Amino acid sequence: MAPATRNRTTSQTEQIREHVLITADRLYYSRGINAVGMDALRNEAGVSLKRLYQLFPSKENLVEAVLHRRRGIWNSLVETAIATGSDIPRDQLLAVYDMLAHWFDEDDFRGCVFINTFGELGGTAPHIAALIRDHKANFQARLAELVTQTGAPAALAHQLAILAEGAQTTAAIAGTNDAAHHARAAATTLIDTALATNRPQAPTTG
Amino acid sequence: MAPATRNRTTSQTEQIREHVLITADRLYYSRGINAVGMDALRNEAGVSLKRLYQLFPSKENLVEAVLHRRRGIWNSLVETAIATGSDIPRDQLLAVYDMLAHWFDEDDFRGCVFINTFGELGGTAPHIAALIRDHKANFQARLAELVTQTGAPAALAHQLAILAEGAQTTAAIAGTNDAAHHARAAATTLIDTALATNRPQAPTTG
DNA sequence: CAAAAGTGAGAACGTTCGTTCTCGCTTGCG
DNA sequence: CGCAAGCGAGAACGAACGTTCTCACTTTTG
Repeated sequence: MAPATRNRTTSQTEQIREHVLITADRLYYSRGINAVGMDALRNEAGVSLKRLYQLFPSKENLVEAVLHRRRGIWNSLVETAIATGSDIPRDQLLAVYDMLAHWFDEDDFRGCVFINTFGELGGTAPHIAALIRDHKANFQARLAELVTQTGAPAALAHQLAILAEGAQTTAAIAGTNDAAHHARAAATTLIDTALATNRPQAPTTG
Repeated sequence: MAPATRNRTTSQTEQIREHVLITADRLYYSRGINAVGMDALRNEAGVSLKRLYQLFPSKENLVEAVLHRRRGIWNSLVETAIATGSDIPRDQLLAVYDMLAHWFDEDDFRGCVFINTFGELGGTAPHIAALIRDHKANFQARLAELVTQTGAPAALAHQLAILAEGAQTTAAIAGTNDAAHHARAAATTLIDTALATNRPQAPTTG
């Protein structure tokens, strides 16, 4: 019952679990999910099949865990982008596109995991499709919070989200990170236009 | 050697080929490519495996043919949208988003075939990835032509393309066609802003 | 009509899939 | 020490994959 030992054991299992998730994420992301068998993952992660199935009772369960982990990473990236730098909502929104530009520059960048997975499994795995839908709705809701803070109409959030999604797929397919800069420029125009037209030229008393 | 018979035979082969392509497209689009085996396609299309492999020497070849056919359909939709209605480049650009709105309304809409296929196969099938990249570049180039006609700077074409891509993935994942309208509104703002700022308030002679 | 070529239905091939099982070996604990 | 439990390595399972082959039957053709 020594708590130290108990904790160490738990933490080791957690470490292996994390290692498996990282490896699965890398393989799925680079090759697609169906193209990566449990054997390939076993070899790459250096973990026995028994332990694999002990950590994740099925491949679908593992895929969900990978997506769940990615969601956390994405949210961290977004929050870091928002929290770092300016505290003006307009600039915080733009910081999201700067974050995208850095991400697109990574060597193994191949688009958004959620979009890729939706295309591959969305038609046959409703639970995974729902998870992806939820994640995207979450991101849109976060943008909507910031848009509200700017005082612009809520529709702007949808437009900004579409730009972010489009930048990810465009960058992935084209193989360049130009899309992030184009999306940022477009977002700037949309935000500033929304702010300008929302504040009527002849100010009314309030 | 009767030319009529020869032609009829050829045309019948073409009909079967087209029927196979339509069936494969439907199955691949709804379930993903890896999830649809040649047996399932054989059953669904009512064509023998022998004829299937006589028409398409391999599954990858078939996938390429499906994408090639979709590219033609997409180009037709774009050109019809551009040709129908206004002949003002600005409105022709916006007509593309109206076309998207109609497309998103289809019952079996599940996003852009090219984006979905890139996510699933782009990492392992370079030839297919290149085909997809080429198709997207083509679409961007078409937008660029129209943008040039408006007199707006070329960067606008990239922004509009990103909006179109983002609308497709957003509509697919969310399961609504709202994204098309949001993208259209954003496109309107971007185009009009580009046109306004490109024509300086104090007109120069030209 | 007879011979040759082509066809559809589906069995069969070898491989790979997701998952489970076997079997020595280690390990923790009385 | 002895024993139960858990482990890694990998064999094994049934199913499904892409592809090829068999074979009885049409169709074409001289």
